[in-house]
Amino acid sequence: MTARRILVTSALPYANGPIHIGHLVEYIQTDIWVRFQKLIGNRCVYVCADDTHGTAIMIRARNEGRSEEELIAAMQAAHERDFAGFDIEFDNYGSTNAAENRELCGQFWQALRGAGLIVERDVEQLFDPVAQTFLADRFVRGTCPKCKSPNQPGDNCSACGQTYSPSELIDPQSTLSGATPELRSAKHLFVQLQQLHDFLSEWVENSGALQSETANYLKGHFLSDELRDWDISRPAPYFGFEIPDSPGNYWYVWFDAPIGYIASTAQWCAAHGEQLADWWQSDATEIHHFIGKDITYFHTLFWPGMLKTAGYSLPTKVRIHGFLNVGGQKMSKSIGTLITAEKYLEHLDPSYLRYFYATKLTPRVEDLDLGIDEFADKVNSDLVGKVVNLASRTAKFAHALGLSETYPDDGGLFANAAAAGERIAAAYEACDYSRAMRLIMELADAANPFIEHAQPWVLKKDPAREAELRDVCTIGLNLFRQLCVYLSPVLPRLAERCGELLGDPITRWAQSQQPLTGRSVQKFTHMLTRVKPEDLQKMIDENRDQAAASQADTPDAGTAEDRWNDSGQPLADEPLAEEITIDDFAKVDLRIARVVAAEQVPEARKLLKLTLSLGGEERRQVFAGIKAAYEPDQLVGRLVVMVANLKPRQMKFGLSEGMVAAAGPGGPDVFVITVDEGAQPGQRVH
RNA sequence: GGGGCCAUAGCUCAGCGGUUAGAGCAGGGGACUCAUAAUCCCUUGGUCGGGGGUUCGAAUCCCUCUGGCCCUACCA
Repeated sequence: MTARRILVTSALPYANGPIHIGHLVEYIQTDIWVRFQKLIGNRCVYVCADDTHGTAIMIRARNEGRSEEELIAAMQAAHERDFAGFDIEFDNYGSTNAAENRELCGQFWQALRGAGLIVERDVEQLFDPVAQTFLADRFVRGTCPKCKSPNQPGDNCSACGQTYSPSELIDPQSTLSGATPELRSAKHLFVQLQQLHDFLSEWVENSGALQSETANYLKGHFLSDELRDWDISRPAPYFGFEIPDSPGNYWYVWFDAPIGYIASTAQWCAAHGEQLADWWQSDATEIHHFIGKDITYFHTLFWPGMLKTAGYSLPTKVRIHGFLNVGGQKMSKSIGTLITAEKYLEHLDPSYLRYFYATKLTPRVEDLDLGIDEFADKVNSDLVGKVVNLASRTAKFAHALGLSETYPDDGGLFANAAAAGERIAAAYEACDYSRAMRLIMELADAANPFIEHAQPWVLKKDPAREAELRDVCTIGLNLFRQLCVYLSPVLPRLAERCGELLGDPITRWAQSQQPLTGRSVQKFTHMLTRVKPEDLQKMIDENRDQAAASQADTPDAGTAEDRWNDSGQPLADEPLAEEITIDDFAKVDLRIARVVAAEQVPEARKLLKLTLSLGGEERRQVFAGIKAAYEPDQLVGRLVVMVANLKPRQMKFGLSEGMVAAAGPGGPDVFVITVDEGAQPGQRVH
C-alpha cells in the first residue's frame, strides 16, 4: 500500500481571546488524527493559523492603545504557547495577516470576478460618527422597537426575543463611543452564491465529504431555497486586506480566514521545498478540515464555492464536532468552568485532557460533557490503574535482568493484541476515538490478570527461577509497550517515556506487531500521576473566584480602591447612557419586593415566573429572564428590586407586571440585585 | 411551527435482525502485596423510555407517544 498524502487543518482561532478547553476539543481531536496518520506511515501535514482580521481586533487594539499588529502578535504567541503545552504539533502555524495570504486572497478574488460572481450593491448600515466606523450589529444597542426594553443588542431583543435590524432600534447607541449612530449608505461587494447552487447541491449530496446529519441540515436550511448573496466586503476603516480593485473596501474576515489554510500550507511548502499545487491542486492529496458545528455553513457552502471557482481541491472530508459542556452545563465564566488552556496547565497534566477527550469523541456532531468525577475515574482507572501499572509492577524486576532473548509463551496475549491493531486503526481513521480507547482498554484488562497469575513477586524470592521472572517481565513490558504504541497518538508523552524505558523510541504503528527482546531496561520512574476530583474542583473554584474578582465589585473594608483591579470590560461593552435629569429618574418607580413564589415556565427558554409582594396584599406577577442563572427555590423569600410602574406586558405565558433589576451580560451570568437587611417590601428606591 | 440527534444496569457507554442483553467504573464479598491504597477472583444489578406494527424471531427495522439536547423560524 502506498502512503496517502493528507493535508489537515483545524479552524483558525480568533486573535481576540485566549484558548480555552472548549477550543481544545478540536485541536486535540485533530492532533490525534494527524499523529495517527504519521504513525501508520502516511504523509500528513497539519497546518493552522491565527485568524487576525475584523472589526473586533481593530476596536480592541484601539482600546488598548496599540497597533493591530502588536495585538495579534501577542495573541499568536499566547496561542502557540498554549497549543504546545497540550502537545498539539502543527507542521506550520501561520497568520491570516501574512503576505502569502494577501497574495492568495488576490488570486481567489480574481477568480470570483472572472467567473462573474461578484456584484456591487449599496448597503445601509449604522455608522459611528465619533469612532468613524460602520457598526456591526453587536456594536449597537438601543431600545427594542417591539417591547421597548431599553439597552438591547443590535440583532434581537433579550427581553422579548424580537429580531430586527440595528437601524430599527429606538435611540440606538454605539457601544464603541456611546455616540448616536447615523444611517449611512456604503458600497458592498457580494458573491452570488446562487450561481453555484447546482454544484453545491451535488457536492453536499454526493461527495461523501459530510456527515449525513450535516448534509441533511444544509439541504433543509439552505439548498432547498435560493442561496442568498454573500456580503464579502467591509468599508474602511477595517483591519484586514484592502481589495485591490475596490479601494476603500476590505475583504470580510470570513473571506480571508479559510484562505489562510492555504497560505499556511504555502509557508510550509516554502520551508520544505514542496510545491503548493501538490497539496491544494492535486487529486492525489486528501484535504481534511476539522471544525466546530458553529462554522459549518462557511466550510460547507462558501468555502467549497470559493475553492471550486479558484481551481483548488475540494475538501475530502469536513469533520464537524460538537461543543463542550462541563458538568452537564454550558461553560460559564461565573461558575468557573470556562477554563483557559493556561489555567488548566497550572493545575493538571495535559495528558489527562487528551485521554478524556479521546474517550468521548465520536464521528458524530455531538456535544460532549466533561464531568469531574468521570474525568478522574477515567484517568485513574484506565491510564494509571491499568496501563501504566503494567510497567510499574514489572519494570523494577526487569531493570536488573533485561528482556529475555526470545519472546516467551504468553498464552497468545501479544498476538491477540497485535491482531486487534487493525480494528483500533480503523477506529482512529474514522475519528471514532471513543471506540479506539475502548478497544485498547479491553487489551489492558486482559494483561493485568496475566501478571497476577504469574506472581513475579514470588519468582523473585527464588534465585533458581530468575529466567521465569525475566520471561514474565518481558511479557508484561511488551504488553505495556504495545498499549503505548496504540495510545501514542493520544498520549505522546507516555509513548516517549515508554521508549526511554525500553531504549526504543515509539515512532511507527508497526512496532505494536513485534515484541521487543534481548535488551536492557532502564530504571522505572513514575509516568503519570493520579488525579483527584478535588484537584479539578479546586481549579474550577479558583477560576470562578478570579472571574468574580475581575468582574464584580465585592467591597472589603479598609482596602485601597486600586486593589480591586476591576476590568474595564463591562463598561466598555455597555457604555454609559445619555445624561438624564432627576425628574427623568423619578419617572422610574423602583420598589423593594419580596419573591413569594417562583416557578419554572417549562416552555420558555429564558423565563422564570415570579410572584412579587410589595407588602400587604399587593402582588405582582413578573416574568424574568433569569432561568439560566437561578433555580426558583433560590429566589423564594429573597428581597429584590423591581420596576414597579412599568407598563404591563402580555407575554406568551401570561401578563408580566414589571421587571426585576439584575446585572450581567445574560444567560447564566445574571445577577439579581439584592438589598441590605432592614429594607421592607413596598419601600421605594430613591 | 419545521428539521436533526438521542433515550440500554447507579454512572459512562457497547451491542444495531438470530442462542439465557454486555463492558468499564461505582456497590457487595473474598484474595494478594510486585505496583501510584494500585491489582486479581467472585458477585448484586436491566420487562433495552411507553405503546403499536413488520417478522418464524426486534434493544436492533417501521409508525406513534413521552422525555432530553441541538439547529432553524416565528409568536408573544
